[in-house]
Amino acid sequence: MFEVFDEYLIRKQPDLTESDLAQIHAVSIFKKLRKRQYLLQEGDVSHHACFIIKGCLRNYRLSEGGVEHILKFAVENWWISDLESYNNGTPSKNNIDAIEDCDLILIEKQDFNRLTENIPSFRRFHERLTSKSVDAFQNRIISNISETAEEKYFKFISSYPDVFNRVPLHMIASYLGVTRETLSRIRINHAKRR
Amino acid sequence: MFEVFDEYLIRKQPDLTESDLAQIHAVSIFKKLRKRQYLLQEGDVSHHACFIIKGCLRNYRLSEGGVEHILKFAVENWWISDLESYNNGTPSKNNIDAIEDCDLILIEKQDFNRLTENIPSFRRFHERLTSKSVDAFQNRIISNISETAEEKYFKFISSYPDVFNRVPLHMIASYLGVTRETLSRIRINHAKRR
DNA sequence: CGATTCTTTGAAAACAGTCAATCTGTGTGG
DNA sequence: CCACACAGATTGACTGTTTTCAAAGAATCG
Repeated sequence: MFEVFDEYLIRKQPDLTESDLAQIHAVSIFKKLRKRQYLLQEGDVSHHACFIIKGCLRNYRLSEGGVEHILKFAVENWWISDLESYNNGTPSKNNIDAIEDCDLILIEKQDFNRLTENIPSFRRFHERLTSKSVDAFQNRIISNISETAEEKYFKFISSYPDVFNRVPLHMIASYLGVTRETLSRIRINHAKRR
Repeated sequence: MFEVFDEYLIRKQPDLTESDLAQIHAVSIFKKLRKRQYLLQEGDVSHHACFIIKGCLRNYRLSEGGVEHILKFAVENWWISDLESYNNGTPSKNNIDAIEDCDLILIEKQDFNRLTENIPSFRRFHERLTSKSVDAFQNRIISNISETAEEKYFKFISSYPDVFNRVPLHMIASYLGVTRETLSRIRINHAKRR
């Protein structure tokens, strides 16, 4: 049950001991999610950190017109949650749902905080995770404001080939901030030009 | 010298004691920056956290063509640094320079880390700061991929009136990801329509 | 005043969005 | 196994927005 999770934790933070892992296991909750099921819906408060053993999910927001705007994809060995709701205890503005059938590990916020307090290596792990996530956000913002749609698309597929191969194109369009028609034409024009 | 900083710290984290403040003062370095001077240049490694007592700065990246893309503005009572370089010790891809004459407080990374280790309230303060910053990044990404240029502009001036009033328009255009000509026309069309 | 920075303007071209239709592949129920 | 529904991808015609380039007006500062 814990193979993938343990392998991930040890790879990211090699100084975690067996006893540390046991503490982490003790508060881990398994959860399965079928394709299209929600992990979190707009208005809910996020009470859990969520690690992905298997599957693929997305975090997206609905605009007034009901259009989906995807903030984030996540696959195996990633975490997904709505950070704003989780950190502040406020109702989420976003939805998280499964793009494929998923196996997940949930950890309650209180338990997670206790882990970071009691296990210094786990705290360092978490700090590094947070700072990587900030780096990724910053680079995405630069990309958003400085690149053409075509540049964003090819950067995306080379940065996240594992996501690209598993996710419908219209969702990638939504992530990049263009319509699916525009993305379709970008691909075709690019293929023609070479 | 420390009035603004202390007032800020106590407001954000009321349980900081006099002795905590004294520890923070002990590692604080004052620095003045004239308009247009750099705090950090592309290729430098960021070794300091930087709090702004007075003035206004920006963090921006140059694209191949030499176009500036502004990641962030910061004014009094904000922090500014290049997080990617500061966290990872890698050369920065960005520049930080002063838009106005500035009074700053710098804290060396090692000293800053010691403060978070030795002062639990300061650690909590820092964690909250980080999570607020993540929230802001997420909301900016949603805004980037889902709003029109006009919506982004009016949201910006209502969210950051203090920045809007002090910063040239072409920099706001750069922050929003449109050309200065487009932003100029957005303003004019909006004024006409009402 | 002269130099620099900032903002606006105009015209053309490139780009992206909308709407409606079609095409493709997948999977489910009869 | 077939028919059908459904999700996904593409296409065309059209409209609207944004960029580009070049130029000219304001505003600011030494």
